[in-house]
Amino acid sequence: MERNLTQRGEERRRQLMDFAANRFADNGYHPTSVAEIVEGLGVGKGVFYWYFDSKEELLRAILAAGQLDLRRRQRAAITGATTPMERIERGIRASIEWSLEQRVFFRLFQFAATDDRFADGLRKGEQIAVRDAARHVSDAMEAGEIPAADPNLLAHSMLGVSTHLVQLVHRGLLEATDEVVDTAVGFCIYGVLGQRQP
Amino acid sequence: MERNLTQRGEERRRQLMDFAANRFADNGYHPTSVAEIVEGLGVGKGVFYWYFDSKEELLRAILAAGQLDLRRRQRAAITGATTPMERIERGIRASIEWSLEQRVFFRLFQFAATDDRFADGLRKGEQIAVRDAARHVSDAMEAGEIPAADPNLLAHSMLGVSTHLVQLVHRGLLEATDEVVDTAVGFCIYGVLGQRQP
DNA sequence: CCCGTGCTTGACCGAACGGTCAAGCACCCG
DNA sequence: CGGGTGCTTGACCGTTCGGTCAAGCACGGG
Repeated sequence: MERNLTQRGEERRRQLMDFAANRFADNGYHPTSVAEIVEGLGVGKGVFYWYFDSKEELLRAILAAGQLDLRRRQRAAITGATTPMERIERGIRASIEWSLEQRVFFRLFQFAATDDRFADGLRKGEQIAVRDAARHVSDAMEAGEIPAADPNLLAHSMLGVSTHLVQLVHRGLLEATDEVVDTAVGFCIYGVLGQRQP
Repeated sequence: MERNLTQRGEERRRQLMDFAANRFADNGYHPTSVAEIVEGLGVGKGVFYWYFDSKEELLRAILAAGQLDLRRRQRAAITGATTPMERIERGIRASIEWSLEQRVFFRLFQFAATDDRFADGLRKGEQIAVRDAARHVSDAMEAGEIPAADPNLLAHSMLGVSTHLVQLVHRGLLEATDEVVDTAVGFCIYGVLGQRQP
């Protein structure tokens, strides 16, 4: 779908993505129909297919936008940190905070990870972030700050903790307090530190 | 759906759940139709609705069966352990091993967690397991083995690590080696141990 | 003021969906 | 061997789905 969009067109495209993202997150991707989306915006069905080839492509575009935003936040959080461990901690904090704020994106990521049609697209972005974190873990190991282990595995472990706790918050089983974030960060830090004293 | 099933009936019901679980896990719940399920078994459509009220109820039954099996495994793993920390470690190991073996159930759990129609059903089982783990964490705190923190949060953190790593294995990004399991367990143990020396 | 490109309309399509049901078959018990 | 309960068939139903398209409107540049 290569289209020359005017400002008005860009706006419409954004509206569609925005509305659809919310419906997908709340009601599910499959149960939400294209008809429902265009009715929600009060436009004809043709509008949808002017901007997107298919419902599937729409979700892909939404996911890509979310990943871009998350990535930006992570980069911003890390700049300025001097030690590997500081970069790790800031990265975790940034991911958690973003996920807490961006409930819609977070839920869509969760769903997309369960569907092979979308999981591949997520993989790329996730792996970039994880490799980044793994590099900092690796740096910390070389600096002798933490014991040797598979950096990739540790990075994924940290991601697992963060993701799961954020999920609980969004499910309403946990309040998004500082304690939650601090516990998650602490768990991760001590998890990678292993038997070594901080 | 209260039916008096003969042995043959029970067998048929099991076949339906088995086949459907595999299709749901591989192709997704929504994209898999009832027609596809009955055709896969070579039976008429009425058979399906003899055993289940709806497609939704079928998935619920599958999820319940999975949870029951997981729960059994966890209980079996913990019996015999003497200290709280031992119970925690054995519980984690059992969960990971079961999840690695029961790929189909695991994927269905992952999907169900993203869909409000099924998430509530999962919650109950998950919370039982987590509360159990949290109790052991709490016991360890009272015994002075680990520093004080919210046991529930720590239990969920451990669950997050395990779940995420298992997911990677099932996605084919990781091999299910002992190293993976050991790293996960180690990460969790040191995560709850915190600043204290083991 | 007009023309072309961008945008919008909404009726329409075939396919597929979840679910129903009247009818018939299988099998066991008496 | 007859009858009743459990099981099976598959055509059928109304609905909704994702997607198409001919036609018309909006609006900025020339």
